[in-house]
Amino acid sequence: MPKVSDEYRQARREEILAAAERAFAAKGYQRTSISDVLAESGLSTGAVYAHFTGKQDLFVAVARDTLLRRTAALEREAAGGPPPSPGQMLRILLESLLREGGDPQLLVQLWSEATIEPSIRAAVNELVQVARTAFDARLRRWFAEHPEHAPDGTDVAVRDVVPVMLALAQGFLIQHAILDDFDPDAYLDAVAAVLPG
Amino acid sequence: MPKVSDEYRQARREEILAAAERAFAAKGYQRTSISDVLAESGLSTGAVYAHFTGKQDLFVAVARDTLLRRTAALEREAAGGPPPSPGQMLRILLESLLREGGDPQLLVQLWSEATIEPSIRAAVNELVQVARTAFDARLRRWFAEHPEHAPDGTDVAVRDVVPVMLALAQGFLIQHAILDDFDPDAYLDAVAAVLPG
DNA sequence: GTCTATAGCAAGATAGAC
DNA sequence: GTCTATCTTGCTATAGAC
Repeated sequence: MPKVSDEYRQARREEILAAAERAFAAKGYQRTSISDVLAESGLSTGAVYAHFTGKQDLFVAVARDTLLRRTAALEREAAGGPPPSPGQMLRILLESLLREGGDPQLLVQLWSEATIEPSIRAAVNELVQVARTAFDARLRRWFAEHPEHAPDGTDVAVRDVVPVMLALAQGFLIQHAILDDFDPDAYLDAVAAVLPG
Repeated sequence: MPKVSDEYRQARREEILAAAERAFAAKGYQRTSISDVLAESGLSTGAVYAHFTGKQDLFVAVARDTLLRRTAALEREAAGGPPPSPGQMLRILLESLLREGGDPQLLVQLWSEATIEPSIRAAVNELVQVARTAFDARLRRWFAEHPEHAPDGTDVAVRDVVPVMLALAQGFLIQHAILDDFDPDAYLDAVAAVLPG
């Protein structure tokens, strides 16, 4: 028997998440204090701690939210028409991440936290699984239409190309976040040149 | 006019760095306190602060040390004989990083810090530049011997493949550090299959 | 150069009123 | 559920003796 309506709870929760995302994006997870999130949201400790168990919980929720939204968008975006090639898929994903997704820096910071904190590691593993599944279906269709790129069968081809695509996405985000002379378009072109298709 | 010999200073400096590397590898940079480094080294605050300006300085020094040692090892390892293909170079680099280099987790954490802290970002940019130069010479030789993989000339081929190799190295380290089901050998095989050669 | 002791601060989280 | 006030803890960095 909830004291307030679930709709209200949910709305407040997302209000806090949006503020937290802005705060984390501005200063990075580690150096963002709870106070920063409070200032950004206009709320108080009581309000936040009623919805989240702490700062870490907040971070995982922000990351999950962002990535699930991105994955869903990818699925919509490539719903009709012929399946995109691996290189095209990466371009679609990364360009939409930059355009609408959260700050790429936050993902890099998420991976870093995942190396340390088991609960964040578990969440990242779960999210990677979701992304893989989204890729999988489309890649399978593409390789079926281009068997010349899958000499050992689509199963093997998909299994091999997924980690590489994941790495190329991760590398893009890191280089974009860190390197002074990074050129996104040149990177995507180079990637399209090495990937099949 | 140094009060003590430069040899002594240098030795003590490296002693502290080694302890710091162990401490950072054990708990991660952010949650390692100066006290942890002190405990690991058996020294005191005074000793450490006489050689480093603070925790961040220590971290950059550890990272620089490790990466420069790795790059130098790569140059030695591939000194004689024919230039390795891009896929082989990555395999040599990553296997030696795992075997002798510091914890892969530390590199992921370094990238994360670089997204936030300008001085660390500058250091990472500098280190990437060193790694690029090391790759560059060897790639140039390899493409010269395999012009069929460089239709637009070696300059273009090298410029395109370097960011991709960097990304594949970064992706390897992240996935190795985070994913429960990561398979290093399968990854390296898949990478060799997509890269030229 | 190195030690011990401690200053001084910031942050995450809680308690109790409303 | 939310607010204000505060508790508690842990940390980096410095001061001063040797």
